[in-house]
Amino acid sequence: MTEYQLPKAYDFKSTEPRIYEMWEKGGYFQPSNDPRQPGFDPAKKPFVISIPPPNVTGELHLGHPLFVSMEDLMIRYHRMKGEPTLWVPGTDHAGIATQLQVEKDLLRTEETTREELGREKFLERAWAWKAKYHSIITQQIRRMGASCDWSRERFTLDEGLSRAVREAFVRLYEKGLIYRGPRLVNWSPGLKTAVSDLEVEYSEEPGKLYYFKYMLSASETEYIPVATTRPETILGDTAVAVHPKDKRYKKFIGKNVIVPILGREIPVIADEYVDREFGTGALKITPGHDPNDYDIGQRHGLPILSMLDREAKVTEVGGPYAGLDRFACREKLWADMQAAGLVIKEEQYSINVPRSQRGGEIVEPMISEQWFVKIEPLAKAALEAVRDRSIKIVPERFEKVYYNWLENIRDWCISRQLWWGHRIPVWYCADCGGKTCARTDPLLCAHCGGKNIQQDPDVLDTWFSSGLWPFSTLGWPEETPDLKYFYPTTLMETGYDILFFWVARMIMLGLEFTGQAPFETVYLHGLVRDEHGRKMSKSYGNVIDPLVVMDEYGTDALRFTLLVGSTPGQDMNISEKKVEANRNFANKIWNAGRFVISAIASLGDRGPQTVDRTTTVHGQPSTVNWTLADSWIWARLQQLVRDVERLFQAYQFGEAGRQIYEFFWSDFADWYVEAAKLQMQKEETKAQTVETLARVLDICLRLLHPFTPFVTEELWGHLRNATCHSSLATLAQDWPEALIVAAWPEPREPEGWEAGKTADFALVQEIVRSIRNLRAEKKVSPAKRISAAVVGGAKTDLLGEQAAVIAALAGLDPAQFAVHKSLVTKPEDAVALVVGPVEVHVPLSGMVDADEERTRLEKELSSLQVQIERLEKLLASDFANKAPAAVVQKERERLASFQETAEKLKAQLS
RNA sequence: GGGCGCAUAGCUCAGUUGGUUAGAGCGUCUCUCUUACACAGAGAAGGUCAGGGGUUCGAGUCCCUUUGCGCCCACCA
Repeated sequence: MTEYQLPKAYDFKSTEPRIYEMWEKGGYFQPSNDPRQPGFDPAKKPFVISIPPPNVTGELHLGHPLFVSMEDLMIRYHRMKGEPTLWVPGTDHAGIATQLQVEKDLLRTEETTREELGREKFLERAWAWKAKYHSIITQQIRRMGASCDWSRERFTLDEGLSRAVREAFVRLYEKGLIYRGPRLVNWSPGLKTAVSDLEVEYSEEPGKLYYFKYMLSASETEYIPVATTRPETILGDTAVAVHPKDKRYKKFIGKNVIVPILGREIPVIADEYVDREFGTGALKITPGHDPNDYDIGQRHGLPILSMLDREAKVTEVGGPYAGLDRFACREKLWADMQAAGLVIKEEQYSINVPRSQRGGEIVEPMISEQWFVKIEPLAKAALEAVRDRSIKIVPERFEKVYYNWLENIRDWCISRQLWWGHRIPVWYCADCGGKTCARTDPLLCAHCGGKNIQQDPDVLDTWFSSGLWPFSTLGWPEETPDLKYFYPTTLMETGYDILFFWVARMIMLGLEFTGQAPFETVYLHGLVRDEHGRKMSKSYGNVIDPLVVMDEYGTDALRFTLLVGSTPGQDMNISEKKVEANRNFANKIWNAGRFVISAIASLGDRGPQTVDRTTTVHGQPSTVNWTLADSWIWARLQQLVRDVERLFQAYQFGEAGRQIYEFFWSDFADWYVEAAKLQMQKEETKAQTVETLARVLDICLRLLHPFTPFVTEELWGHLRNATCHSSLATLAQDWPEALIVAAWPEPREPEGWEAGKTADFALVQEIVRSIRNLRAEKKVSPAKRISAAVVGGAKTDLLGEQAAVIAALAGLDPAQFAVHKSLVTKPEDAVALVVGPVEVHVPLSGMVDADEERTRLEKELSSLQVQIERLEKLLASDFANKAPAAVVQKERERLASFQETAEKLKAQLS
């Protein structure tokens, strides 16, 4: 018995690392059916998740433990169900994000820039950065309990994945789905790279609408009034557009106007795009710096002027303003126009400012040479895959969002003017100008055979490589055994915020390159916010560091909080308070477990005779000696197993967790364990009680394991050990060596006896509660054993059997507690409690005030009358005919019970 | 301009085929260190489920609508 002296409080700090090491060393994270191992069976269907690869930027936030917990939950669940289960881990090089971090670090430590350092040296630094933060982030993922197969870990820039990226690019290129050309793209002047449409975020900000005059070239006085939010772009104007039917400006169409300050003449054109109602009804056209203007320019064959360079400084196009920063230019030009009498007015105006998702600076639309993927054919296939249910999105409403985006998609700009990433596999020939795109680095130009070739300096958008992730990590383009067996994967779990960035692209590229949807289901989780629903940000100071939380409360507490606090696709608010509450739950599990384990140990290995095993109920040995509490907890547990299974199938993990919590704490720990203490005092019920405790705990630990893997594994080890060394040893004969691979509890259909036992125990609970309630009201010391007389009526036999339980749980003196079928004379000086068909008389000499009693009973009676009237009315209405018989029957029974109670109360009153 | 989500106890949230008197955690109040757990136990207070209308025998749950908050998409100068 002494060997099971477990510590009073669950010590996660010493447990977690030990348990994780045991799992990892034990090889439990590898699939049970593995193409790399002998005895592999290709016919078994595996369950596969590829991890959303965390960035190697070094930033850890609550999104990480959230997705790790979700995925680990599903992986553990399927593993316990006996399916070959694979979770592929890895990390993402995260082009812009990481490069920025390295540049920042460079500036801080050496006060130098990447340009000064040069490409090679800079990349060395980036790889060193990667090495450091890769090991940190994977360590953190381990800390979260992730049961992923580390032997299959990948990195988006590793050799294999680089080959996959190269292959993908070349295939698209050869198919004509990749092109290069000057286009208007979003340019980030600080980062000095193009970014895709998705990487631009718009924010409403106060700004100004500037009204000014576009003077007619043929006139000294006539002008077209024009409004703009970016006056500096006047320098790049190549036309002024008006609506063809606009009476005000019709006469100017075809004439020329003069660009302020610069004096260039540009035409007035007519285009239906112009909104006559907005501003002045005349629109300045800057095809080089505005996407709409670009389109209009294309329609009218207008020249394109680039008046800003890569750093957003004015080019020579801007004449006297050349060299000025874009905002300085705005001010100076406007002042000069004011002096020239060209200004009409300024108005306060709210503008939608495009900002870079990374740097936060204002993005400029600019013309530049970039690589693009012709996305339409890919998008079409991706749309079809979801429409025909090859891929299911959970929650379903995101399917609409997905359709909407893909239906209006524009070509994907995949080149970035960065160094950290996959270099574009295209070489330009200085001799013939031809482009050579190749799987392996070419030595000669494919067109003229010249040696004078140079590789494109740009790299690919990070999302190009992560788009290949589900198959590139399994070995694609090689037909590896892993790829054959594990692809397509089963599930993609990630945040809804990267549905377009990542999920849609994986689907498009997966279909394109493998001909198969890369996964069957997409499960989208919400974002983690602070306790008041605010986004976590450093400037708010409301950021919760997962590491600090895990240090303070343990991994299980954090995992349970994240898992139980979330509903699919819905953002969740988290606070330390919640984690603390779940730390308490882990401790509850620990202590209930501790109790059960010491009970098992107390049996000894030859202990009391074990129960009769001739018949079974739901796999548990059934005996005529089963107590009501035994039957009840078993029935409740089976119900729980069924509910959890149903909820898991529906991806309702949070609800499943809450139900297990509720069962464990309320039903098992608060009621059954208390009843068990009594049952264990009697030799004839001791063995079966301990066995029930052991069985229920065992199943609870299995159900909880995907949520709180550490405490359950640790406790289960003790449970298994204690059981094996007790008279219950046969119970544990099929148990494996670790909970992580123990069988998931199988739901079974009820056998028919459950409802009756549940109702009977509910009556016992009601009686106990009402007595406890009375004690609290009358301030009877918890230590004081009081007496009571129960009038059981039809329930007399049941209550007679349960007398000891009721007495123990309600703090009654068993010697002064009796159950009678009826009582001729009611006890004197006693409070009468009416619980359904049962009366409980509790003598409390000196504490009972007759008037008080009367008032209490009257109050109870009147609220009961209200219920009775309501039910009588209900049963007299259409309800009786139209509602299902079972529902009506239930209400009838309720009414009868209320009426019975009311009668008893009336009798008490008189 | 389109689309979506949310509104339930003081706070944070559950409540998914519509069916008892709507639940939990935290917080509050009262008792208790009862031999698993004070990271606990027992009890209590606290809600016209945002407003209005509809469908139904029956609505927190389905439909319509109003209001407030949030998010996503979109080229209105």
